[in-house]
Amino acid sequence: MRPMSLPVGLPALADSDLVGQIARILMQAIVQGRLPPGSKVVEAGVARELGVSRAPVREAARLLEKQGLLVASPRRGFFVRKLEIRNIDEIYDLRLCIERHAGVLAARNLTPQSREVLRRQIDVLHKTADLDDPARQVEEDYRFHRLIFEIADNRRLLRLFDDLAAELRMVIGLIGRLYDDPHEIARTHEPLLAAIEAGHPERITAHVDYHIGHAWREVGKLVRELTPPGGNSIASPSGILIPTNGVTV
Amino acid sequence: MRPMSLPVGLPALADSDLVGQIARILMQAIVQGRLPPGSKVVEAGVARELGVSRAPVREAARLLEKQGLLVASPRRGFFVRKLEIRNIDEIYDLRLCIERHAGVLAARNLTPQSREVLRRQIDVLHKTADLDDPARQVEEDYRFHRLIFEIADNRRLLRLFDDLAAELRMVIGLIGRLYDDPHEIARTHEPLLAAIEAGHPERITAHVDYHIGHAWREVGKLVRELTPPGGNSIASPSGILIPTNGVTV
DNA sequence: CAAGATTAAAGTGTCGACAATCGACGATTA
DNA sequence: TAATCGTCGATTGTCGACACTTTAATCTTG
Repeated sequence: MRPMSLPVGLPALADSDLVGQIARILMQAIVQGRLPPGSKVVEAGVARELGVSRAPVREAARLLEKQGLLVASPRRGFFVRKLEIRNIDEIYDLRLCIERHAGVLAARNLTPQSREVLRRQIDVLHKTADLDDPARQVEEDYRFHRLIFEIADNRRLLRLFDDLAAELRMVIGLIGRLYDDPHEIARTHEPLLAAIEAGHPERITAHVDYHIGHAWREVGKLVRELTPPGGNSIASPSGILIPTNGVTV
Repeated sequence: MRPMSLPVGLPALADSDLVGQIARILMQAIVQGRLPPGSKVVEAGVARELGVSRAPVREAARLLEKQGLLVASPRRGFFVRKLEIRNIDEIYDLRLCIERHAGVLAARNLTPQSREVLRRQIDVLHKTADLDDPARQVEEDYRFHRLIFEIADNRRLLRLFDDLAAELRMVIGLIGRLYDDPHEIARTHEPLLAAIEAGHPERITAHVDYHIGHAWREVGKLVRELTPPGGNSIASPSGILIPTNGVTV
């Protein structure tokens, strides 16, 4: 028998993907608030609770670290990232930056097909708005924006968006409620799509600025409400390696 | 009197950072071409050769994966990332995107002090140009751009730049020669700084576009020269795996 | 002789264990 | 009393081992 060529509609091999499962479980626990920001994630504890060894737990933690949900402190362990206002601002600032870029690229690559896909996703947004399911609404919102990145056709950029989205999902999850009226959210996507269809870079960036900036302000407001004044975070190390054993600066 | 703990000139505790050391060693091997793109990195082999166990090697590999030098394929191991033209283009495209943004932010935050730091780094670039030390030249070049990101004062953005720089360093290392005249490189930084000092977003982005775009084209040209026509990649970098001909040298 | 089946080797995923290290608590001292 | 130093428990860093999967080599068989 042939090795059976690639199953294209990937059925999610999640059966034997232990670290993936653990990562998902941890992520759930974080966004559901069972692991509050700043709390320590003890490898052995998680391992015992899940009936596995520490190795996969460790790898899962590293995965979540890459996504920004955890921060690692050498010899101290993993901690759930605290959401400072500063982090929120930095994330949204970066998102603004890449979303502008993606918008312009998407406009350049836009085909009738991809245009139709975007339009349909806006319909989905409108439909979802009636469901009173905030999590679903947020998810569909991200899906729209992700489509723009897919059309932009830069995998590196798409990966970055996914990372940012994971962090923002944590933020949203912790806030616990939607940051705006769902119908309003759905509506604000339309001028953005229109700008992309028109293909004028300035209009695109302007609309992205408006759209993302709005979410930024709303989320910032809510986070500021929820954050106790003495909130302090654990610094992310950002230890990046430089080849020629040069100093990191 | 305050306790005054921290000794100011702290000498980097990195002594017992085993995974960091291993990561550096592997990175060296990669950029020096001893581990050619596409080759397999066998955990046990590296571990035996370095006299350590597989665990820290694994972690080091994950670190390098995060930086994009390795790609992981479940149950198959780590491979040195192949540099396709497409990857180069995507990386430079993203770099262009964030470097514009950082430039504008830096201009907004610019102080006489930070301005002076940038100016001094350009001097360093000129001095280094005489040394005939390509690696050093590249390093000082990155340092200049990194300074811009530091001044921009968005840690998330800075981290992203470091990641991209690590990938680009690999590219440069593999190309083996500098992509341009060192003096020319030093000179082209001056109008960029001038634009930042002037603080006009349009001028900044224009100069960034010119500056980065130049490097982009040069690197692209060299990579295209060096790449055999049948170059194929092993996996897309985001954890989603696309099995292809797993050439292991 | 080539294509498929079979077997052997190599290598990753996971495990449990041990030593080194960190943080907290309490004893000691000025 | 307050600060410093040691001690102890908890937790990470690292190790070697084993099972299962993948890859390579060998053997059938038409």
